[in-house]
Amino acid sequence: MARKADPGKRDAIVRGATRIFAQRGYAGTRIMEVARAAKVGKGTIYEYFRSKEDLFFATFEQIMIESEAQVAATLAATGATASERLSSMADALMRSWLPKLDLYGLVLEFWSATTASPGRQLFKSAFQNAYTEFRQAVATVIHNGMENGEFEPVDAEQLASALIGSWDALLLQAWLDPDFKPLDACRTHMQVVLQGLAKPA
Amino acid sequence: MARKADPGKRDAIVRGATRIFAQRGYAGTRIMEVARAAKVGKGTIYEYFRSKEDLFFATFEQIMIESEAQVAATLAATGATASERLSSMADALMRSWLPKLDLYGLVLEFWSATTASPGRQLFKSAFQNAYTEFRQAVATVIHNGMENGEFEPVDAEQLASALIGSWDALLLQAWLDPDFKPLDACRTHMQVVLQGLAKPA
Amino acid sequence: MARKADPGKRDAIVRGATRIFAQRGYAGTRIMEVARAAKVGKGTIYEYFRSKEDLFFATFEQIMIESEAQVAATLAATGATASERLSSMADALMRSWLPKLDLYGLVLEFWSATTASPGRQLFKSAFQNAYTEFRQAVATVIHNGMENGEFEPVDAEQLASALIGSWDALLLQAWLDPDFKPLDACRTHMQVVLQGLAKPA
Amino acid sequence: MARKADPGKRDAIVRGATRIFAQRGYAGTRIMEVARAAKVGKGTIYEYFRSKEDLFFATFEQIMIESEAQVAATLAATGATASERLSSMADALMRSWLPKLDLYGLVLEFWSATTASPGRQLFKSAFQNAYTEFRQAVATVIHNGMENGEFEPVDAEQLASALIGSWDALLLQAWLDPDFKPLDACRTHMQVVLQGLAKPA
DNA sequence: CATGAATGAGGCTTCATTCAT
DNA sequence: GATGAATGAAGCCTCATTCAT
Repeated sequence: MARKADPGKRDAIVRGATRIFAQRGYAGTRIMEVARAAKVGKGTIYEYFRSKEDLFFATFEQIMIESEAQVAATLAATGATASERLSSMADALMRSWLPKLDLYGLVLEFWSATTASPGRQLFKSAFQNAYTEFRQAVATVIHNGMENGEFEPVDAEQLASALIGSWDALLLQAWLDPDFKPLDACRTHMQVVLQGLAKPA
Repeated sequence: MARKADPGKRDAIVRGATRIFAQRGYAGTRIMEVARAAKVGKGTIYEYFRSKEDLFFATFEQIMIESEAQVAATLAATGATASERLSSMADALMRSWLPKLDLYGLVLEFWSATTASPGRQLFKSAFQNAYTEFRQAVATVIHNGMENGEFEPVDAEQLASALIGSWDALLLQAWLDPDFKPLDACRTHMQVVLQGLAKPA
Repeated sequence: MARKADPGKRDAIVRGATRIFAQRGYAGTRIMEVARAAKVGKGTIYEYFRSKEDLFFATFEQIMIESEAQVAATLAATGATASERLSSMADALMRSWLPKLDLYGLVLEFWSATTASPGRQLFKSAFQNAYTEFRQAVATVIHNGMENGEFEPVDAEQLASALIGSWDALLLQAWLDPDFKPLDACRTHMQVVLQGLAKPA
Repeated sequence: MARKADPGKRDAIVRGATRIFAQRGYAGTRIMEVARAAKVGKGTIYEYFRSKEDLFFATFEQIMIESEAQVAATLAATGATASERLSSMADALMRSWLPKLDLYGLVLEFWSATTASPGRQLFKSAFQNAYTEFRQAVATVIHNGMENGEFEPVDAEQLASALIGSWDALLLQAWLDPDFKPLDACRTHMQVVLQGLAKPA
């Protein structure tokens, strides 16, 4: 038998690629550096991925899969009231992403990648799908709050968009500026929002 | 940033570069294509800019200068109350950017570009300076609101960060999805936030 | 004005490529070496040819064009009788190719190239066309000889094929073995053949 | 030329290599494809052959050995007269190669391969040796014909070169053009040649 | 000044060969 | 012995930059 196929090797490459792509961007990434990061020969990468672009897609896929879990955790955020659930969601989202802020560069790179190359249209739709799904979840909580008389009437989808946007943007800001405290800003913001939503007693 | 005689030609190049960079991203942009877009010979570009990176920075600079005007317009937003001023600022910002959404790809590319290359650190700080300045302006309005008893006490800087973040993110969303209506979402959000800030009568 | 386009540069590259391809074969040829042979930068080759294969085609084309002239010279071979014309043709062909024996490797490479690659089907047909044309010319002389009572009846096309084949093969042999004298062998052969064709007085 | 235990496996590899080399040429052949054709693991090939070039040589050797038998058959061609023996030889040669025309690409590839690489000089001499041997055999028959008064005096070696050349070339032509009938052309040619050689009664 | 032909450093990728299993 | 996963040298090609005109 030949050297047994190490199923962990593909993962190692994707992990290496994730790091390097995040650090250098797609165009700035040298396959050679990914190989070094994965502790693999340059040629080995091509045993698992047809091309640099293919590897990029795979990396993207992996991020999506992993963030799926985070989103699930976020969506599972519980609380007695809609208010509490919204707060929990925001907190869960921020906290799940904060330790992986380095991936933000990668996410940006993906977003940016939607700009060019026809084959990368995939990114855009996959991204939008994930975004839409998440927005629906947030909107649902707001709807619940309105239905049970907790919240004033409001366009839930629109508000959800703005909320998620602010969360995203705060994380982005944190990635740009290591001194920035996104969690505090988020909580301050949510407190005001929830206050604004609340029906006067 | 060599400055040569004909400023009209320099502008033409920057304008061409802006379009191409926005369309293709930094790495995806070919100097040749910029030259074509500016109706200039390829060599001419190097009469006005030392390198591709230099041109990229000049393009960024141009965006900053132009958005300066928009920011000024935003900051000039008036209103009798802090509430009204905040609303006006949000509206002004959104409306000033909406017609230039195509530049958003470029802004993204700038953010993304801050990731790598030591020379591009310049971008990052310039960007952060602009951001900080704008946040201060927003925070000041919130402070005013608190001082004149219009708003409940709140961490103005943190809230300003979250607000600006949401505005940015909504524009980004609009760039990604042409059907998205960022202005409506922004207004809905601002209404809730202002309601949350308002001191009960 | 930019550096004036040197129309001789394309030719220089093709000439260099001809030499290197002949020496090393298609696969054995390094673009870099062609560049050196043409005294041109590596990149310059790609200003004139899209790819290595494209350059190979161009080289082939050039050979065809040049051998066209030789074939024309061969076909123009005169003589009072069909016998003399056939002799002259053989001599002319051999003599026109002998100084360019180094191209034989290239011709072989072209033939060999017909083996693989779908795009190279062109070679095969171009080659066959040239071959057919030449065979017709030789066959015509034989026909003339039969018509004017100089030659015994014979299948002119078949004989032409065999004659041209022997000429080709003798040149090939000369290319393989520098000591071999193809002209002598050719003349000996032609003498026998013409004797065999001749009607008894 | 490492010789390992299982000669059947070695043969299988050579047979596979022969097919693939003939189809794709030396440079166009992937070791992996040879392995597949031989139903062997890629690594196994290196148990039997030091390198791709070594395998190529072994393939050539095999061809030589097999064509040895054909040459022997050709040389064994009998006949009452030198004329008949020459005719028989030509016929035997053509008929023995016709069913193996697909190998012609490989032979071409061998010729072509003699062009480059110092290590391949081996091919060239082996080839020339075989060629020389065969030419001597043909020349001997012609000599016999002259000695027994059947043929006019002629340079037997030179004529032999031309005859063998034409045979080779006709087979080559048949390989290039499946519609071509080399046997007919050969017979026509030989008839003329023998007529030319014959002493007038 | 303006131009674009020329250049070559450096990237991605292939594939013969090795070697752990 | 047999295998095929792993490897990295080496090739083709791109494209920012230079420079002769």
